[in-house]
Amino acid sequence: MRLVTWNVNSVRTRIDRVIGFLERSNTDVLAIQETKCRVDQFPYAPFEEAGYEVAVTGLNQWNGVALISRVGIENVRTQFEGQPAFAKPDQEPVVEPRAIGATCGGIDVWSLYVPNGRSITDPHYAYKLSFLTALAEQGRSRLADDPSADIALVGDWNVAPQDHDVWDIELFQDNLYVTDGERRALQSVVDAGFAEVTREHEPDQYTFWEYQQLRFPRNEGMRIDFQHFSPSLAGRVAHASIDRDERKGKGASDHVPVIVDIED
DNA sequence: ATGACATACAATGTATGA
Repeated sequence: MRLVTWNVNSVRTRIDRVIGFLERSNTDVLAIQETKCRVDQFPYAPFEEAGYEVAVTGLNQWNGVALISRVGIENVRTQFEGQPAFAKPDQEPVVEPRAIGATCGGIDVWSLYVPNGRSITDPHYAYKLSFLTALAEQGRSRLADDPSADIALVGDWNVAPQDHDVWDIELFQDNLYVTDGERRALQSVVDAGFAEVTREHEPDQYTFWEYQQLRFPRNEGMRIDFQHFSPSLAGRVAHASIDRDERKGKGASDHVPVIVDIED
């Protein structure tokens, strides 16, 4: 089975590129992030015409995640247990649409969009850490209940775990994406039993390049999109790759697909 | 060329992102 995660930066603007990728990539399950639309605005028809089923969550123009599957999509959950809410000043806390899970081809697949954090002093930074640690806690609990569970936590993690995951670590020193706090929070997911499975097959590839300042042609990017698998599922990984070509040309997302092939 | 921010919503600018 081929499982792909991709921050598409608006599914409505990018629909032709997303369908084109699906049709040539032999993808079975596609987890997308930053769909940037409400559920009622989601372009279901092109996916269904291509032979896929769709599960979506989205409240407004921000965030939004979805699962696209041609191997079934059951037991859909639009947030994970313990997923933190965020409260804007003088407003009720909202559990933002940043996680959707479903059973696809026997695997519990989660499409995740970890909060960016904005800056280290912003309330969104603490929100980012709590999102990651709550996810780790929930994952740990799931594996305690069933150590052989097949669970895939995939998406845009907005953390660069290693120094070479950004193009110039000097420039990023003590900046968002590379702080000890963010790296520890992401590591808590790994420590809960979820190994990152793409790096060993693609050791030196970014997944994101800013639109500005010729970042892509200069290959000044970041590696922030990952797939974390439970132990039994990690043992079935045959290969992984990053489709750098998807960043090329007019109308590209700023992220590219991160692809994992899983043995049956 | 792989190429010089982009998106949504509202409005002719604002919020957000990485």
